[in-house]
Amino acid sequence: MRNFRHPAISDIQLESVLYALSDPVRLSIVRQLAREGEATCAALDGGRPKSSMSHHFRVLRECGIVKTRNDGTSHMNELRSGDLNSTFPGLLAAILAAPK
Amino acid sequence: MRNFRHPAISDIQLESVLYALSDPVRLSIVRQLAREGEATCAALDGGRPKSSMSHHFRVLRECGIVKTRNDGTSHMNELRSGDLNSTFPGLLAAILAAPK
DNA sequence: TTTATTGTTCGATAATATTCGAACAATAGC
DNA sequence: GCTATTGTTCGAATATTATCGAACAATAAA
Repeated sequence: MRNFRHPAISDIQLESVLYALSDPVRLSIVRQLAREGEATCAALDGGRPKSSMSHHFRVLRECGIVKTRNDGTSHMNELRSGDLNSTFPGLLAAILAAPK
Repeated sequence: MRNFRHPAISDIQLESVLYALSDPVRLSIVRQLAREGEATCAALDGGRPKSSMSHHFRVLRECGIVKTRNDGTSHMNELRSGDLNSTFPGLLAAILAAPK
């Protein structure tokens, strides 16, 4: 429950990012993070089981969309907006601007 | 082999579009269409079986990315760039601009 | 009408993902 | 140390997708 795999900027793949964001649960996590800046896993589950959410956080992490850090017993998540924007300029903004 | 389902602009869903583009084969189809304007299915297969390609064209069609029309025995495909851009401004451009 | 060309549809198989309970791990606080 | 809290990992069931051969459909051309 400590060392997370975060890809380097150069390893972020467009296909993986698009795939991760094609899931409604993950997309809503990303939208909420964009609004709130950062949030714990608990603050981002919608009453869903922890194990399901943990899976979605892993997908978001391992494709380079989210960065997770330890904060006591909880995990704080934030978007890697800068990294994403430097790799795919305008992509995140376009997705976040899309009608919900 | 005649009537294709093309969603109306208002029915184009972000998640479906992202999912469709998260596949390498489909993404490369879209890139080629962006370069060449339009192309038949045959011009877009990379030596892959027709039935596989037909599946991918269907996914691209049914999520609103590609418009297919009959042209003799062949099918001509083109991007619905205008429709996509009016629904998700900047999204297609950002994806096409991404490093390959 | 026969034949060739271009794709679609069907059906089966294999590969991947999603979901979630249960067990486990890490930290905080008493 | 003991307990509560937060999330991860494991494992299994279910669902979804991708792949592709074979059969079919539509048009064109001989």
